[in-house]
Amino acid sequence: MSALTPRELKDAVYEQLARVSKALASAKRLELLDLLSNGPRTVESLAEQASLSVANTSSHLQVLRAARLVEAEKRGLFVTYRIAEGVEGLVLGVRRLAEARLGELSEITETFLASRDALEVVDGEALLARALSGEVTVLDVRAPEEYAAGHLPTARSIPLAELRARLHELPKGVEVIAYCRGPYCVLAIEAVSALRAAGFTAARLHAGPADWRAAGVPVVASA
Amino acid sequence: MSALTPRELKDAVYEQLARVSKALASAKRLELLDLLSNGPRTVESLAEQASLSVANTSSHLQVLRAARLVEAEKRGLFVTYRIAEGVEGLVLGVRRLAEARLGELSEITETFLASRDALEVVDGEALLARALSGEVTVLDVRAPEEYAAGHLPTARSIPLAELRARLHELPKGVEVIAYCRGPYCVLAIEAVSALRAAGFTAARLHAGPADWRAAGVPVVASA
DNA sequence: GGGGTATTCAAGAGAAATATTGAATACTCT
DNA sequence: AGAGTATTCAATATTTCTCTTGAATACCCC
Repeated sequence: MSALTPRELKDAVYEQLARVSKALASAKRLELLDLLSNGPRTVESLAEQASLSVANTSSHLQVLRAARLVEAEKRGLFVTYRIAEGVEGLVLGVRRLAEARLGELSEITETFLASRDALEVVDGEALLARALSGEVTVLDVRAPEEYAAGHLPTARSIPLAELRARLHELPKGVEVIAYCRGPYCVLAIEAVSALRAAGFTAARLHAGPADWRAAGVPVVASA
Repeated sequence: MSALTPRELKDAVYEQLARVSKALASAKRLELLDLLSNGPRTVESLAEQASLSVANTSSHLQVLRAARLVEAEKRGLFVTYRIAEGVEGLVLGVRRLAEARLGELSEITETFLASRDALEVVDGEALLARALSGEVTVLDVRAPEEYAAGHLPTARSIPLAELRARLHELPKGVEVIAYCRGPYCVLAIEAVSALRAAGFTAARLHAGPADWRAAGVPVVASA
């Protein structure tokens, strides 16, 4: 607590700033944060979705927690983690910068998409208006808890696994826009394939919850 | 280029995103980026200001360049580095999140400031209007090149080292608001001390160029 | 072309991060 | 209280960063 020199101040300050950026400096942790922006989750479910061992997931979550990027709450036998306020926006910033400046990223996604059907990508601006007027059906194919944690206003929830069995719930002849967790989530891609195979006109909405909130789209919580 | 599984896609994508966040994951590199948001600089001048060896600075800059966060241009004998578009905003996001969520940060700066005179901190909103009306003098105490690379509209440039000798240039009886590179730069703090010792009413503007631009304040380039 | 200088490269030592395994903890439910 | 389970901790091997030192490269200027 004695007087700091300017150099010591800067070192100390930037060391603190680096706590945040170091916590983000891992592909796995970025993926975990993306999952968490779809709602709170337990360790085990995060581990499964991110293809990590539970112990490894737990230790990544400890790193995030030490940097205050996530919050943990133990309820009963389970610990649920949630993303801390403002973190979603920063992760989104990383994604946008990477998309803007790293050509490799679009190469990768294009390679992936090229091996599937080309998918029309819809932008969020116009979508809501069309959805409200009934011109399109907006379909959320994520897990029900994720839908409950926040979804687009007019969306209906049919998890991808149930889609084939529940196609009859969708109005025929109306275009379907499917979305899931964001641009790197493949659920909606598969949903579109299934829908087209069943004779629907279908397209995928690129954006996920982090994008909606950043864009100021009203996100509805709970069923 | 053969078909990727969804898992491989995600791994590849998040690995790319992590290129960006890994490049930010170092106290020294964050400091370099902050310096670069005050204008392009050569390796040697960055090394000096960040208290690093030239070779070490160079290799940090290579890391930043590999992630496309800075751009290098060789002109004559010198290589000048400049911050890439959109990067400033991301660094600012890291800073804001750290300030909001890491109590240690404000402890450190308060400890530092407590050992100096308490300084009134001015917020940028009201400042411009007051400056334009001549009610206050806005003083940029950074290096002349930094001033030239972008400064507040009504500011005049007097580098800190010359301040004592050039006090007579400032209108007497008018409050002075001094700024430098941002909240963790100490130049303005010392300028305020010197100004007060000379009988001026003086205060420090916390914000630096990254903040102005994020706030949409018009930043003037060149003299 | 040769001297001088800014920057980068290469090699190596030390420190830190990552993932794995197996054990320990903390809680619920009967 | 005891069985069962979700999570964390501890120890370890592997890899990846960081900084230093000394040499190599690229360019200007005379």
